Amino acid sequence: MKQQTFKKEERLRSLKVIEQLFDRNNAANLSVGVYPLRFIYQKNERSGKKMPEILISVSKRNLKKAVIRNLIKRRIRESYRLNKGKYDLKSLSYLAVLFIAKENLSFELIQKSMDKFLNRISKGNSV
RNA sequence: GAAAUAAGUCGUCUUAUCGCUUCGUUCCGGCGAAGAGGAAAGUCCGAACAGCACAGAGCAUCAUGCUACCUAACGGGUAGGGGGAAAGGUUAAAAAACCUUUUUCACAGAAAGUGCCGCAGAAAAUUAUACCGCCAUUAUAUGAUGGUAAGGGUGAAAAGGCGGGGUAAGAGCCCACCGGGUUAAUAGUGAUAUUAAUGAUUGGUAAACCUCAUGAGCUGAAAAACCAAAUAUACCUGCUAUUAAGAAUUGCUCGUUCAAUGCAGGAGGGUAGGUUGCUCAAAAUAUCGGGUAACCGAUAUUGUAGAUAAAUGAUAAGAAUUUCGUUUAACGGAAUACAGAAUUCGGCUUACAGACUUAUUUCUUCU
RNA sequence: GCCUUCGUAGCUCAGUGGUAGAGCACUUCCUUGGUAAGGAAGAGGUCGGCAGUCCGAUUCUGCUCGAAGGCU
Repeated sequence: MKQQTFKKEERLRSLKVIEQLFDRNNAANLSVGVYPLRFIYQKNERSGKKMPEILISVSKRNLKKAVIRNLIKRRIRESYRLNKGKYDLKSLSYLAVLFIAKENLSFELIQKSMDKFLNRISKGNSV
């Protein structure tokens, strides 16, 4: 329960890293789709930082209204904040979370998807 | 009491747990305070503010367009004038006229000039070129020549309308009334209205070009300033100390300025973080006063988001409103609109579940 | 945040005030033993939507919906 914070240090803000993360030719980028979310991440060793940096994106193409986009971004962030404390995320350095669905979805669905992904990552790390 | 229309106001609330942003405080563990809208939207107008330019002048371009007022300003608003439409009333045989109410109008100029007006029609615009018709003459029984725009027909629109005189038949050819034009007087700040005189009286279109009047320098906070880091007045090519050519002068021209630490191009390198701008402002609320109103003035109180890939959220419980079912006052289910600040204001436009207030009209019930 | 352009037949596009067109595709017929090509005929449009100007709007004006692109 100590790790339920989400401050500025955990947000991905560097343009260079973002460009690197969305480069399709880069072999270090791994991608997993768990509806309604898609995760793009890197497993590099990180030095000095305690937690991974995360980026959340909701496309304007799929969801026209700003109110709904904001709501979904907040729900994704909330689901990450509540679930990250359960698992060991030492291997994860950068993570981009994309919203794929074309309609508004409830918090429950997003949370399930996030939980599944984090579970898989932490297991991969232990093996 | 219900419905419709118009105008205006509001537009879910409370508690708990875990979080986010800013500010304050701190014994650095924390603690406290504040935290989306009426449209924050569209980006359609107008400003503030900032940078660049600025001796100045002209042209072009764009916008606005009845009058007065409000306003920092406006293409916004208020009031008035005029035109159109609808309803009712009065006069009247009818056409129509007048009055009242409601509603609506991007409402300067077509007598400065140019263009356009398909099809139909004789003719679509410098006193018109005659299809049918009417009249005259002539030959003859239907043609020819001439006159005629009153009637028919065509069309969205036919050279003011209507009645009388007049005439071979007709025509503002002449006259009365009406409409419109011009001039004058009176009323009004003005748009305009009323009255009088005057002359036969020139289709529509300017959301076609255009004319007139008024206004606008250009670019927008990703503007701009400072700090840190990095550094380059590196290098190459061209242009020039005189004329020419060139460059700048932010649409063009004149004019003005420029001589190397300059201008233009090439190739290449670095940074891409922070602070200010940034939220106290043409501020909001209340009361009183002025004004038909938009709005203005005085007094008091309040101190009201400031993020930067971008905070204002998630979960649980309860309440409120609407609706559906069971069934008659409780239970259960569902729903609670439009929509998210990005420098800040004033408007306009568009979206909006539901609730409330006021006014008008209609219907019903009671007195 | 700011700016620009485009919505016309199933698809790609013309048309810029006066009866909405072309190519490909589609349907029917001819041709062939059969198919393709070729020939003949035909169907298919609220000109994105709502208002206004005009006698008349795809065209002009305003609002609105959607799509694409640019500035950085």
